[in-house]
Amino acid sequence: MKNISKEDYLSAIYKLRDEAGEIKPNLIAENLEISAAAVTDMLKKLNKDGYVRYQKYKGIKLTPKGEKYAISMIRKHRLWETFLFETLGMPWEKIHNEAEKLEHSSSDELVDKLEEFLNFPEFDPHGYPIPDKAGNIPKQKQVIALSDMNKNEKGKISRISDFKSELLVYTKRQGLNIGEKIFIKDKLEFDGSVVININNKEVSLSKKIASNIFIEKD
Amino acid sequence: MKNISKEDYLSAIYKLRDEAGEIKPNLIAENLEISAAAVTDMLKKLNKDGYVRYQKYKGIKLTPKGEKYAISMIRKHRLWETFLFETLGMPWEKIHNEAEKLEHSSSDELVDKLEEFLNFPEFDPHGYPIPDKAGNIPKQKQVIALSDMNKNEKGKISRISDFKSELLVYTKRQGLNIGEKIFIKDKLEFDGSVVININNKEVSLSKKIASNIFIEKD
DNA sequence: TTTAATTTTTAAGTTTACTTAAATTTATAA
DNA sequence: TTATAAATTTAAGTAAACTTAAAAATTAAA
Repeated sequence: MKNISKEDYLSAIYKLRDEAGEIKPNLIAENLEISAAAVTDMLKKLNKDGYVRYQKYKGIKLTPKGEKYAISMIRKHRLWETFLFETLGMPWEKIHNEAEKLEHSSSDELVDKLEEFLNFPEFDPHGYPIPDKAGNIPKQKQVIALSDMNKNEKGKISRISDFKSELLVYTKRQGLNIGEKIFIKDKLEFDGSVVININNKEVSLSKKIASNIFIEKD
Repeated sequence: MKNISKEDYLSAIYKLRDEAGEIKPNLIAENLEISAAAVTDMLKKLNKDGYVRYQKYKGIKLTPKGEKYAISMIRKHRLWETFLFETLGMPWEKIHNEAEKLEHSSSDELVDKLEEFLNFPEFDPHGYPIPDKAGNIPKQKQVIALSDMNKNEKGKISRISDFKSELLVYTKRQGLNIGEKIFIKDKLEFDGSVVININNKEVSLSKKIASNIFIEKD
């Protein structure tokens, strides 16, 4: 058994709405690596407990209570990531999984102290905004997936998806770091892959990879 | 359900042997606040998995594998306590429970980095020694429970049991801090309570409380 | 040393969060 | 529009870690 908690479901739902734009049982199941049936079960409970509004076959929506909960988990996650990376110097591709565990094991009081110690950071090491104590999320400049940009456009890397450590290892090896300036040299219609210039180097990225890198356009 | 893990059982067993001097199912149950029947169940499993040597009605003993595991959990616990107290400034009576959760959610790699960040502390805020990476435990000067000392003896406080936050709040309010010098002014035969001098103040402590305060004798 | 009290174990049952397989509903395509 | 495919839900069952109550073993006391 995987024993995934209420918190994980709520975070997953929040992130799906935020990043994929839609919330479906199958997507939740995929995200949490459990069966769709398990998701149905839990949705019923979350509905009963007032964390989501759920009508079978129809829709899934976080209630204010559920959203508050989700944001507080995301806050914990991103603060821990920041601590692990900035303070302890852990490798950037490992902090996501480690923070995933810590976020369930720390009180609000602890996390507030941690935030203070870190001097109230606004973004985590992968470029995600960190909600403050009240749940407000720092505004990020308009960002767009690298895969949605066109030839000759330019900008700088502001976020890289953190859910697959393999991706983070890869992007790091290619020199794709947060803050780095990029220029789109070419985009192949054939498979959607892009060729970019970064640090005077030319790097080619598949569409899938490019869709996980977010750019702040000039 | 409380869902206590293998780790908790092993730590509890280790500490019982270390502090109470004997390991009995009932003591484990009391420590973890679960039924004795649950303990029997788990002992069978720990035996099967090679963490303890267990013969029913007869005895419970950690195997080297179990001991190694327990020490690693204790190391995590005490390093987290040190971090929470020293680095984040959390109240001293709260860090035990918080560390209790964190210890299950951190990899060895993380804890090694944490230890380095904390500059390899040897004792935690309650005066317990912190095992190093290899499992070696810093030698503490000979300590004795305050309840076992006699009139006119003196020494300094080197450890206070951390399992009841109520006790920690109490001792702190009485000015009983690690490192403080004490002198036993009187000991009542009636109920075993002791009267001590600390910081030019006179404090009276019940036998039960005194048995949780450990002194390094002069 | 026999009885009584205590401790430990066994037995039976509960809860939670899953699983797979079958049934149902919704979406897509001929 | 109807058939087929895909997504979702229901049903039935499992595993882990508990619970209480009863039974068995050990320890303490008369």
